[in-house]
Amino acid sequence: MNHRPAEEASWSRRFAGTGHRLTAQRRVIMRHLAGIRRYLTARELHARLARSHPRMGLATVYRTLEMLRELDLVASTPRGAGEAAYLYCAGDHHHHAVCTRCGRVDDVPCRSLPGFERMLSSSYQFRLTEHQLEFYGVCARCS
Amino acid sequence: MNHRPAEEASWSRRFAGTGHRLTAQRRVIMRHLAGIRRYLTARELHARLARSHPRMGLATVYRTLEMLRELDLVASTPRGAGEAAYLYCAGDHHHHAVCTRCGRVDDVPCRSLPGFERMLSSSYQFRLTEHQLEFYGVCARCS
DNA sequence: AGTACTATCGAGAATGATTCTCGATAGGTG
DNA sequence: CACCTATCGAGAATCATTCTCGATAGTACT
Ligand SMILES: [Zn+2]
Ligand SMILES: [Zn+2]
Ligand SMILES: [Zn+2]
Ligand SMILES: [Zn+2]
Repeated sequence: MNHRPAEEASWSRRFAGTGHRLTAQRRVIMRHLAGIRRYLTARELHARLARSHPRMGLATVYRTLEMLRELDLVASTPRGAGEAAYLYCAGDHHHHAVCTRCGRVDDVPCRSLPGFERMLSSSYQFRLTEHQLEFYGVCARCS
Repeated sequence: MNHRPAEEASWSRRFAGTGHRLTAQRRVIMRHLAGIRRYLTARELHARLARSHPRMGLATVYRTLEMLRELDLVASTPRGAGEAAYLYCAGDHHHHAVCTRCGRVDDVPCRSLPGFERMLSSSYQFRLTEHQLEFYGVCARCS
């Protein structure tokens, strides 16, 4: 669980601006997420924190994850049968390459989208505002 | 609800091959989906069919949508707070441009992905097997 | 068409994830 | 330290989805 102070300064500053309190629970959750490169469900995260923080409530984990998602500090994706998984995802716009064997996630810069954008604009008169892209495959370590 | 016989022949043939029975309920569900260019949740679909088929059970809608997803006849996407929405999506690999105003969905051919593929392969040693891409914006009619 | 064999259906119960409620707790400010 | 409230924890409530089971209806074969 590598804890990088510089990284932490970045997202902790984010809280100050929003008026939300940076409580002990929220700091613990953010640190754990920021230190792991994989999607975690609320339950998984709660279980991982159970040892070090036995009094952490599951509702708090849900509330915090939802808040972090609104602040664009984490991304969420549906996993299997209707369970959402969350990933620390701050910084500039980018996408994710998810290893289907080990679950590791690599950040991938967003390229080659202008081609789509032109096509959507010219062929469909579609004014693009957002896009969601995720890759699945096998990472270097699992090959 | 434009009903195209040629289109219907395509997916009805799909059932025969799988050993699944093409029942009245499944035909009604497929026809409705194939005739509408927007994502529908199981509940929405069930409500739309309530008038013409009052005895259609919600569980049947869920079961059928799940089956159609496995047969790659529909695509699903999570909508809002953990509710899945389904879209008729047969034919070759492509993506969707969803209008955030009216909900209309346009099919978009998959281009420009080779750039990502090369980058993933060379920079990350990531062996790409799948990808999920969806566009959001405003369609021609809504502009 | 009639019969047998099952897959499928409908209705409601059960499950599981997420959200809500509310009294207790603890940031933050002065 | 005292006050004000946002937040917390625990459990109830909600909501989507799946499961159970007796009834129904495709399908194959007379
Ligand atoms: Zn891997
Ligand atoms: Zn992008
Ligand atoms: Zn539109
Ligand atoms: Zn594609």
